[in-house]
Amino acid sequence: MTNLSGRRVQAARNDGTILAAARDVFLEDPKAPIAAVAERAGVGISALYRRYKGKDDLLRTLCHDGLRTYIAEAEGAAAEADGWSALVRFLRGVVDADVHSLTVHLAGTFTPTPQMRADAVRAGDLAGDLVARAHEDGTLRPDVVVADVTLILEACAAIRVPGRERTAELRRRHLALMLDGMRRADGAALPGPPPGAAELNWRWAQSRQPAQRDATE
Amino acid sequence: MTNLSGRRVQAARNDGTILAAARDVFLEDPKAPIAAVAERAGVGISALYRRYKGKDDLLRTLCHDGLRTYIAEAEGAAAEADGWSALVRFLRGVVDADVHSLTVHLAGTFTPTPQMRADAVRAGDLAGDLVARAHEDGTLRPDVVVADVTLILEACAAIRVPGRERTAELRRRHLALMLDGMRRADGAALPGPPPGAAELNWRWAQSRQPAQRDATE
DNA sequence: GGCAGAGCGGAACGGTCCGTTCCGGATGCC
DNA sequence: GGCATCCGGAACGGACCGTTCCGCTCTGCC
Repeated sequence: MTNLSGRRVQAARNDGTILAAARDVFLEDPKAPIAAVAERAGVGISALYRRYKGKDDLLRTLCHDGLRTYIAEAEGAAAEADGWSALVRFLRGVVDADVHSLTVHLAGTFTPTPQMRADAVRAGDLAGDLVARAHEDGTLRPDVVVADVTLILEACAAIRVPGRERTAELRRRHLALMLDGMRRADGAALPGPPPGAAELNWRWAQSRQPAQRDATE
Repeated sequence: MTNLSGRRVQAARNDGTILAAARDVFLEDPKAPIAAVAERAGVGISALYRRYKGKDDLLRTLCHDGLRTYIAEAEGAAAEADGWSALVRFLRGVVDADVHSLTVHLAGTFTPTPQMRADAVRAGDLAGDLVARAHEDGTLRPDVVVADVTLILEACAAIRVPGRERTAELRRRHLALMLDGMRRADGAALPGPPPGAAELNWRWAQSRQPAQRDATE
């Protein structure tokens, strides 16, 4: 088992390299061709097709990884003593991991597995717990709901400038602004009915029929 | 001059219809084919090519219109009595007009005219004035810079759910959260160096060489 | 040393998509 | 009726991309 040597080692290393390259490339352009991934990874296209059945498969794997990171981040944050700190740590973690932009941009480009759906539910539950605790704490303003948090993550993911590290910095900065807005407010309540779960998950509805261009309206 | 009748009237009406359809379609999917615009407008493709030299031309026109709306919004808001109200009205206006998502998503897909560049500068100046006034007021927290405001607009534009009106509602809700975070803060300063102008305008750099896929990193 | 096969690079294929052109027809105007 | 304008939509040509496939290299094994 342990005697992986020569070619085998190289192949094993490629596993990671390819996944990392795919992450980079699709984070940058969700519609990037698969050849771009191979190029970035410094391998041929065959090396890719040896590991994944097709583009769908690669995208799914990538996205599922992201979902797992999200869950891990939520579980880690839950260890925090008070609810507000936990929520803050969770948001910082997810924004830093750049997980949300992956799942959001890739949604709908492949057919999710049952396992993914289950994980998505779990992720939602964990986020719900975090928000609930922050509410009990009394620090989170009462009119903020879980879906608002999802929206915040989505908004942070939209911030992008040249340079990965700089992008991360600016996202943290933006998040800080949001967090200050989320503390118990003295002013007016948030306008409009709060977002619902269905409104945010519509991207996952199904990826079959590409014969519809009417997402909005 | 005034005797536009029959066919002429129809043609004139099509001008507006096509522009509106283009706005709808490209707001929804910046990479939509030109045929989708024609379909949405209920006209043939020729009607489109009669008015615009090509896709570039249409996109440019659309984007320039957006820029002008942005400027108008800023000028309108400047009439407000105090700096904070002006800034708030400006942001609300731009978010409601859904102008930013257009310019942001379309940036780089065509070559801007000198006039557009000039307007862009003017737009930047106006936004700068608004922020400066809000700072003088003392309501806007001191560590917020103009580019932060641009980023906020960008983040709001990223929020999208099925249904145009609902999307607008949720954006207003999100903006309200941001505004609460932007008031003079008692807590810690914003982390990281503030965003600079160059970091936000990189999309406009140039649209020539499509032979580069390295926007990030 | 030689052989089988895993792993791989990259050219080639087939198909889709889309911007643009073009032609025939309809319609108002003189 | 003839001409100019405007239009619908088929057709064209080219770009792009997912996938397959061929031939090469290197390793592990006898």
